[in-house]
Amino acid sequence: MDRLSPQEMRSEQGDFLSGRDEQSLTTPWVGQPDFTRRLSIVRSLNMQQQEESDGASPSNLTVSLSPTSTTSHHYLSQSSDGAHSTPMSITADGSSPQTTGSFGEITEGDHHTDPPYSQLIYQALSEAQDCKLQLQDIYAWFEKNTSKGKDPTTKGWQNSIRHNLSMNQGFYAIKNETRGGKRTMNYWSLTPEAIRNGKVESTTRFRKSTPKKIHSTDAPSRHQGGNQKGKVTEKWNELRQANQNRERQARNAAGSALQAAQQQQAPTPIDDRYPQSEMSAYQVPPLPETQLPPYQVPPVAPGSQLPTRNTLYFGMETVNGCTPPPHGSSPVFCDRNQPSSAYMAALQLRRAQMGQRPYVQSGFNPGPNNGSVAGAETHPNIQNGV
DNA sequence: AATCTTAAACATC
DNA sequence: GATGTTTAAGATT
Ligand SMILES: [Mg+2]
Repeated sequence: MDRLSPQEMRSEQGDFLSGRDEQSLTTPWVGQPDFTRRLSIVRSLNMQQQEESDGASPSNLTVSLSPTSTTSHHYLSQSSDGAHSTPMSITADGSSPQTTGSFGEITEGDHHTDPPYSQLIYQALSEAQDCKLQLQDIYAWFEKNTSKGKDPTTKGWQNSIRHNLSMNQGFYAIKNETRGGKRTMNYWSLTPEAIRNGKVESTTRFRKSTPKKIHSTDAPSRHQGGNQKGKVTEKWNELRQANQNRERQARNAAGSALQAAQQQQAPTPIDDRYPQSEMSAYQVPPLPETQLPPYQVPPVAPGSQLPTRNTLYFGMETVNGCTPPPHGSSPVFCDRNQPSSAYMAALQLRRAQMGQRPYVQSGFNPGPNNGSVAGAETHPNIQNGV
């Protein structure tokens, strides 16, 4: 039958390396809004080896931020100034047309003045220790800090939270292995990209711009809720399954160019009369990485203790080198704008050597990604910092 | 046209 | 039943 479960449909690596933002690659430091912040963070870097085996940290480095207010828990208002905005403030820039102007005050009794779910979840996770929360914690945060979570009559907002956690590329679940029959609850955290960018992207950005219509006469109408035993549902699933197989064939063929070149097996073309998967922004996968990393981030010497509050992963995945610290001064970090695939390879290798499971995002979109960024290695773009 | 919300199917535990 | 993934429709701008 060759059925693929949704789990099996997922890509192995996810999109924790994306090829966008190529322009800033040429100027990795200049113009980065968080440039000064990152420098100050590096200065007060308080690194420690992460010993947990639960894969809590995609990077093994943590850094303590300067203390922030401990009490008020409204979502942060945005200052268009930006020069000295709070590091964790939501940068609701033009990327979200639906959140216009300034938010931050909740008018009594209502309404929809809240930022989108994705941004609220981002803030909740940002404020949490180690940038990770369990689902119930996120629920509680919404109940306390948002108007969306104030409605006790429905649980639709919880559904929306789960939806955003699953579908947004900026969030990923730290999967726990079920030990001893008992299941421990998963944590949700921010991807390195979300942390480095200081925001999450749109949850639905990989959707097809135009939903595929059904032109066929024998094709059923929209799959409605309710009875699942009817022939409409059966037919719909049949057609969807067929197209999912087509998509998978296309993806596998594109994923391994060598295989595709050898076995000239023409994949069944996708029939756009029938439903396709919603998230299918598939791109041509980059070439497999062959070069060795020019620099290797050395393992951080253990010793320092974990900060108490507001710990946050520093975006060290963009750091590809470090000089030995000279006496009396800070070490020199070599940074690039994008995390290199070489770094990611080294990271995964180190995690494997330490018995940690690889950092993997759940969800199959947006298609195959070998964890490499085209062009990232051609120009090392190494700059010295601090 | 893109973003966001909401409902719901469906799977797994 | 809670959690997680995914599709889909409707609303907003
Ligand atoms: Mg996710």
